[in-house]
Parts: sequence; structure tokens; C-alpha cells
Amino acid sequence: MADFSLEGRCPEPVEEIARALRQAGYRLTQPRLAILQVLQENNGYLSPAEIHERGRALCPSLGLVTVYRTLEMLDKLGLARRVHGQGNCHGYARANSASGHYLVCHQCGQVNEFPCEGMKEIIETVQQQSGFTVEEHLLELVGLCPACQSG
Amino acid sequence: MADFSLEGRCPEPVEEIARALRQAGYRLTQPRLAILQVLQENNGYLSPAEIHERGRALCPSLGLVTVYRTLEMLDKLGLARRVHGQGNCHGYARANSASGHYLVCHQCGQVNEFPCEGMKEIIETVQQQSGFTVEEHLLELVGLCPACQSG
DNA sequence: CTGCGTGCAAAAGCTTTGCATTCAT
DNA sequence: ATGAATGCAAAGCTTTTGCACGCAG
Repeated sequence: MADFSLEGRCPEPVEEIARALRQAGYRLTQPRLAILQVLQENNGYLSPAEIHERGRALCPSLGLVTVYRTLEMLDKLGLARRVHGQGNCHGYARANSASGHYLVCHQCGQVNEFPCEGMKEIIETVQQQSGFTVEEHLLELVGLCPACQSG
Repeated sequence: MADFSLEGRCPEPVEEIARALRQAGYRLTQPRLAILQVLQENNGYLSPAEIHERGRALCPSLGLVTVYRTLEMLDKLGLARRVHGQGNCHGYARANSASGHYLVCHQCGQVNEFPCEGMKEIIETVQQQSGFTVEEHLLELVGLCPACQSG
């Protein structure tokens, strides 16, 4: 099940992320922990509403507004990443790395990041041919994960 | 100004697209022509609201609802493409090719498509390593176009 | 203690739906 | 003539804002 992309990066414990949060000057609260936990446990692409719903199991008072605010913050810190679906664009997944490369299963919603060496070269070429200065990139591959192919 | 990506593909006249529309069984109406014209003239990334506003110059009665419906249709037919911005996700640009590769200027909003040979190889590698079956891909490079770098 | 972070309520946007009318064919 | 397409109005969502209270540090 796409193990390659999980090697070493996946089980990054919530505590570690929490530490990163603190170092960035943010407080560590129950709602935030709940949201981090949800993102951590779901290898997926979740809408704010879904995160809210699941987060309530861990922190019953969790409000949807807080989910929005926290996701925005996590996105800024690079701890979660906005993922663009084909239809709706408003899902989030945890960021395992800063790669910006996603492999999305359109059946089960699973999102993995993957390393991609070829990218630098492509960007270099495009910059030279177009005169653009490329600052960010987003690469999403959408398809079926191994489990959903057989299921 | 990123000419490379425009070679041969850009001036695809509205009439040609219109023909494609007809062949797909759709009627050719003023509102649709106006929207096609707007997409054609703007090398860019436009929100439905912007398209509506500009389209009114060409077809004063144009309603926002029609813009939504038409964009959805054009997207399905591959004649326009949804472009994902960093903040908002709901821009559209005309589709010059079926490449799925965009070069976006975050200053002026200009969107170009570009050819990208390296992609097939990347997808091949990822499929083999992950077991995913990749059906679609989306590559966006975001940066500054030549004009905006000097401006 | 302090004030950052929260939840609630409400406002503000954006997108979709229903329906009578218009217009391309 | 005929029904696909449109525009309007309104409903339905999603996201943001304002504010008093609570909790982490």
C-alpha cells in the first residue's frame, strides 16, 4: 500500500509536531492536538468539515471555526498541506515532507507524498525556456492505490 | 513573455472551439461565445466572478449562473481548465492543450501551459515504486513572469 | 496573571437549484 | 415549433468576522 512514501516519515509523532508548534510561538491546546491527531491518523485528504467531525471524538467541544483557523496556521507552518481535488479544492492532508508532491487515490482519498528527483530538472528547463522565475510547484498524481485496484 | 508556451497553440480562434462545442451536441449561444471570448483574450487565471464581469461587456445580459454552468461544461469538454491558486482554488483558464501543466504568474495571474517530457518518466517510476495506477496528473509551477520580474 | 486561543452567533461569500422565458436549431 | 439554455430569485453551503470567556504558559 504505497509503503515507499511512508518510510521513515510517517510515524512522526504528534509530540514532535507539537514541539514545532511551540517553537513557532503557538500555544499547545486540546483543540490543536485533536486536529493534529486526526491528520496524523488519516492518511488522507480531509475537508475542514470532516476534520471537525472526527476531531470532536477527541475534543468534544471542538468548533469548526477553530478547525479553519488551525488548518490555516498549520499550512503556514508547513505542518499540513492544502490538497486540490478535482471537484472540490478544499481538502487538507498532513505534510510529511516539504516536497509538494502528492499521490492521491481518488477512490479512498488516501494521500501520500513522494520524492521526486526529476522535478528540479524540469523546473530548470522551464525557467530557461520561459524566462519565468519559479518559486513554488505543485505536483499531484491522481489514480488508484493498490488496495482500491483490487477491491 | 513566455512566448515558448504560446507557439502555435495560443491563437486558436474562438470559432474553432465553437465548432468543437457544436460537435459535442451543445448549442452555440451568445453567453457561451462571450465566455469563450473572455477566456481566449485573457491569458490568465480568472475567477467565475471575473469572467462574469468581463463577459458582460460582450453580452450584457450574461448571468453569473450561466458562467458557472458554462465553465463546468467547458471543463468537461477539456476546453477550459480549472486552475488551483495557492489561496483560492477557483480560477479557470482556457486549455491550450491537454497537458495539464501550468506555469502561473502570481503577480499578474497569467497562466501558460507548457510541454513537459520528463513527466511520463516520473509517473512511470512512481507507479512502479508505489503500486498506484496513475490516471491523471496536475503540475503547476508558480512564480513570476518576465514582465513582472522587471516591473 | 495575561493575553492567546476558543466557541458561539452572525455575517459574508460562493455555488447550486427551481422555474418561467428566450432563443438556437 | 421545440426543447436546450438562460436569467432571476432563492436556497444551500462554506468560510470569515466579532466578541466575551477560558485556559496555557
